[in-house]
Formats: sequence, C-alpha cells, structure tokens
Amino acid sequence: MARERKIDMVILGLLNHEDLTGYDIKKRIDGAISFFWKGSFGNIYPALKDMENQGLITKRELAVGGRDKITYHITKSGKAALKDWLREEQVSNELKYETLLKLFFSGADSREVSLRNIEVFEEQIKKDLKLLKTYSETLEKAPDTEDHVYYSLTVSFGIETYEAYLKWCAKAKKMLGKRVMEIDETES
Amino acid sequence: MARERKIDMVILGLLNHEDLTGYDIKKRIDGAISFFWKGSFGNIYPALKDMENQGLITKRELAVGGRDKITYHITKSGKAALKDWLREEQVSNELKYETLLKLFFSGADSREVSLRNIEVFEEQIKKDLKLLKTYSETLEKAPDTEDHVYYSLTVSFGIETYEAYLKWCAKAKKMLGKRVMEIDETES
DNA sequence: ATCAGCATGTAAGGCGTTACATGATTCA
DNA sequence: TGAATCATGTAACGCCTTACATGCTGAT
Repeated sequence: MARERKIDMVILGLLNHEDLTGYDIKKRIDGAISFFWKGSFGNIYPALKDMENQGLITKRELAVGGRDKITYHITKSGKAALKDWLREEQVSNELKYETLLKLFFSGADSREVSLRNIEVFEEQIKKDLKLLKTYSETLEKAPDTEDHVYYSLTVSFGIETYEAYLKWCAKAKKMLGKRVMEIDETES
Repeated sequence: MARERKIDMVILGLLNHEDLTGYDIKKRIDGAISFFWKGSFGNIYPALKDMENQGLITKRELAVGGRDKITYHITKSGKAALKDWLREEQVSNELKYETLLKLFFSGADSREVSLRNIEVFEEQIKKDLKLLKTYSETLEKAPDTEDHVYYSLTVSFGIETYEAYLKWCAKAKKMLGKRVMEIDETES
C-alpha cells in the first residue's frame, strides 16, 4: 500500500525552494497550486510532524517577538524523496466535476435547470481564468529562472484548459437552446 | 455539514433511467462517468443500504437461476432528491492532477525527468481520448433522445478538454527543449 | 475442468475536511 | 479598541480505497 499522502510532496516541493512555516505553506498552496491541489491546516501540520520524524525535514523554532514561530527546512533525505517521487512514472490524475455529473443526469429535470448549472460553472471558470491571467502577466515581467519555466507551464495549462471549458460552455448553451442576445462583453 | 456523499446522486441518476443491481451500477460508473466521477463496491453497496433505509430507493430480490440478484428501483422521494440536487447551485469541481504537481516542482530535477512526466501524461490522454471518440461515434448513430443530448455534452466536454491538453503537451515539450524528430503518426 | 465474469458484501485503514481552541500582532 | 491576519495545533467525523471473503454461472 505504501505512502499515498501527496501533501508530503507538496511540502517537500515548497521547502526545496525556501524554508517555510506551516502557515506559509498553507498560503503557498492556496495560490497557484490550488488549481490542481488542495491542502488544509488539519492536513499540513500533522504531515509536518510525521515528516520530521521521518527525517525528511527539520524544524527551527525561532522566538519572533515573544511568539514561537516554527520554520521547516528540507533535509538531504527529503530532497532525495522529492526526486524519487518526481521520477516515479505512476501518477494519479483525477477530475471530480460535479457540474458534469449533474449535466449527465439532467434528463431528470428541465433544460432551464441544466442551463443554469452550465452558467454557474461558466461564471466560476471566468473568475478563475481572470486570476490565472494575472499570474501569467506577473510571470511575464519576472526574471527567466528555471523554476519560472515550470510555474509558467502550469499556469498556461490552466489558461488553455479553462479557455476550452468556456468554448464548450458556449456550445452547450447553444445546444440547449439558450438564445444569446447579450452583446459579448470583452473581459477588459 | 449535511450530506456530502455524492455517490448517492450518481446512483439516483442511474436508477432514474432504469432499475439496476449494485454490480450494474458499478459497471455504468466505470463507463463514461468515470471520466468525471468514480465509484467502488465498498462505496456503492453501503450507499444502497443507506438509501433504502431513507426511502430513496426500494430493493427487489429476484432469484435468477438459484442465485440472489438484488435490483434497485428509485422511489418518488428518490426522484425528488435527485431534482433537489440538480437545482442546488453550489457545486464542487475539483482537479487533482499529480502531473501538474510534479511539473510545478520540477525545478528539483533534470529536464529529462520533466519531459518524461509530460510524455506519460500525454500517452494517457491519447488513450482516453481514443475511448471518448468511440463513445462519440456510437452516439452519432444512436437516436436523438433527451438523455442523449446530455450524454453527448459530457463526452464532448471530455474530447475538447483532452484535445486542449494535447496541445498544451506539445507546447510544453517544445518549451522544455524536446526536439520532435518523429514523423507524426496519425491516430488512425 | 478451468477461468473470466457475475454478484454481494464487510473490514481496516488512510486521508482529508471542518470545526474547535488558543493566543499574539498589526493596522486602522 | 476592534478586526483581520498571523500562527499552531487537535478532535471528530466522513468518505473512499483496498483487500478480503464467498460463491455462482457461462463459455472454452
């Protein structure tokens, strides 16, 4: 059965770049990473404890203004574990889209309901796409480091697939009989 | 907190169309649905028991050649629950792509490793896309029912996003310096 | 006869979310 | 002074996966 908990790898990946506190790790995950992976405190803190016991990371307690702040640092063993994971070919890529599930079973209700569900999805995607594009713009102005190449690729994955989603939404709405009378608003 | 278990809705959705055994339900889920939702026996059978207790479905035991076969049937209350769910606007759409996670942290290893990971992803997507296209072809020959519209839309969602993935793969490989010397094989 | 598929379940364990609990600091 | 954010955790609970357990049927 072995280790399945991927949050460890997220943590190692982040710590490989810089030392961080659990709180910082959470913030990083809530950024661009959240588009393809999630994490919570109840997830992260126990993982940090385990990983320290395994010798993958070390902790450094610093008293910052009378308060404890715990910063984690990746060890050699941790770096090795990260590489091992990167070189493993077996991956789990999973989509759990409730919108598609609903659409699949939409024969049970009216077309208005299906259309509304597609619109809800579309609105969310538009919002997310806007965010991805700000990431992309920030990246264009940033220096060309090796890490940036990878960051940039994941962002462009998001942008391209989300644009495909939007195209599909338009087609789906048309197919379900939505008359598009609105003038298309360019997303300025 | 309320009900979170979406497998119930998958089951209701399927039973809304026809009576099925637990085993049949699993097979249906392993078909086109598996692209956006998963289910297992350890998941399905307990759900069926719960849902029967809740009055959402009823069971019919039939002795088929000396063997017990349990077929489930959706009730009025079950149909209402299905509609309620369809009309709920709050949805959870989640992507958990380990490939992207690896790519994001690929600065920790060589470009060869990143390229290999993209290739593994690409191969999987090509395989899945082929399957989706057979679904699509089957659909084209099938009668134009209301249910088919929705089935068709979910399949086309898959095809279009997977094609976007493949485009991205090509771009990513190029960006990471993969020289494409192979003559492109048309997927006949 | 044997093997794949049909058919129904249970049990253990893992993983994750949410809510709870606590308290310091910073900024308006 | 009050709210937001920083910061670290724990506990309960829920859901799912995997493996196990069992036995029949149909095809080769």
